[in-house]
Amino acid sequence: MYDDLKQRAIDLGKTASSSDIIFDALRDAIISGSLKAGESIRQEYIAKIFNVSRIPVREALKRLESQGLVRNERYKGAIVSSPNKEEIREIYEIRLLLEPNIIRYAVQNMSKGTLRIASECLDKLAAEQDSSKWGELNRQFHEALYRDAGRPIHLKIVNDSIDRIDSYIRAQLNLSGGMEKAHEEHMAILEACEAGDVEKAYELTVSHIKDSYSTVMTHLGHTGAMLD
Amino acid sequence: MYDDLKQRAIDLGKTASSSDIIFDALRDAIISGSLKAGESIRQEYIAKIFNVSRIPVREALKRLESQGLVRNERYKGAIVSSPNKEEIREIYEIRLLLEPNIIRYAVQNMSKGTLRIASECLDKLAAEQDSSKWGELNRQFHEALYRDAGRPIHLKIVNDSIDRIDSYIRAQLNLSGGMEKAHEEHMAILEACEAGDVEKAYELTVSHIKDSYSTVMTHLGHTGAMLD
DNA sequence: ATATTGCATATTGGATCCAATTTAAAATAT
DNA sequence: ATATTTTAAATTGGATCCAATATGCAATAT
Repeated sequence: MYDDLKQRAIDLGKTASSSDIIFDALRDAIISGSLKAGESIRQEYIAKIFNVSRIPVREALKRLESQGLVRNERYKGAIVSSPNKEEIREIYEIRLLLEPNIIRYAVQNMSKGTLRIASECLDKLAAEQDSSKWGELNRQFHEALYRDAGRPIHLKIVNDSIDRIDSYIRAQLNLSGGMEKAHEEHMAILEACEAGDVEKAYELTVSHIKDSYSTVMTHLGHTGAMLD
Repeated sequence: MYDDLKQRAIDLGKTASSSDIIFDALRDAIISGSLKAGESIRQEYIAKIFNVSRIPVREALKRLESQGLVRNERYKGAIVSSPNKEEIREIYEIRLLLEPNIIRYAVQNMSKGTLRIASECLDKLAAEQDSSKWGELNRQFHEALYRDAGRPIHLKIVNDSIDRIDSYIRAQLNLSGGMEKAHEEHMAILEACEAGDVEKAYELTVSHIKDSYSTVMTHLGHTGAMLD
């Protein structure tokens, strides 16, 4: 009895700490690009915004550092860090190793509900023009597709990896035809999932990631080698 | 000029913060097993040991959490966390995806110096019987082999992954013949590296990881499926 | 004028203190 | 005796204050 009250109590108990709230907010600010690479993050400034002391801000900055989103230098503070070309390549290499395998596991266990959620994401994506909202929907789409894989650790690595290159991905989407191309690839992947075609979903995911990489690198004026 | 003074100055500037020192110490304590899974870490207790306040301890705990080594629950504190069987499997899956590729890149760029360092590690390993020192040397060996791959992000993921299962690996080594078998595999991998045989090093690394997984799982009383 | 030194300000790292919450034991009721 | 409520101690989260370091500007020397 009192089940719903207990649930509310649990939810209340899980209210995030200041440090968690600030971590999320700073993370969003960085990946959305409102905090740009190289910019320094003043603890006092962030603390004033959230009406808190610098303590939870510092804890958030430490966590952001271990996620690779900022660089903390002692007595100098935190600087928003952005991967260079080698790091971007490495992140794409990692995505290329993990994500196709994730989708393979996912397709084998994909529920009707998941397919519906992914399909709804795709509908919204078709209508969306703003690249930053598009980016968020894009994440939701991939998370839906990957959910049934039952590989939370893989997912955390992939999500953290995407965080680090998100601003580049958004820039790439704004290129002519960027969103259209991604959208077509998404539809093809979803179709393969609906058909239960594991290997096709795998191959399409490989191509999707490789395409994203080459577009991002071209945008950065790089004309060198693609991913294996 | 002033070269040695400059080096000293750089070293001085890099003195670790209390938070960093405590992070390293707690991490070592966890992966060495002196802090056991499920044990709770009292901030005040750690702070007293290091003669500092609880502030740097808390920052260290936050970082340990984002590395998956502890679980922080609000107002309850930090608990040393250990992966369950599904998580162990997932971690091995990730290692199986990343490490063979790392060694592939590494062999293509491996220097004489690196081969010598790896060989020295192996010599020490041959003489070592204590599983916890063995574990540390084992790490050094793999880090040497992977160094020339030029894939620092891959390496961080792999090292963090190994941290999380380190206690299981050590337990596995203590099984009858555990160290001997691993040692033979290590020698074979090093030989392939010295011969510049990329694909052989790749395959041996795959087998090495699969063997480690099956031994660990057998030790946990699991008789189910091996890795793909 | 330029380079170097000294000083004031800004900023971060850490210590101490207080508030919020949990936990376990004591008190009370059934 | 058992279950519930009350209460006190332990513990964590956060605010405020102080110390350590960096940074920028003025003063000085060459």
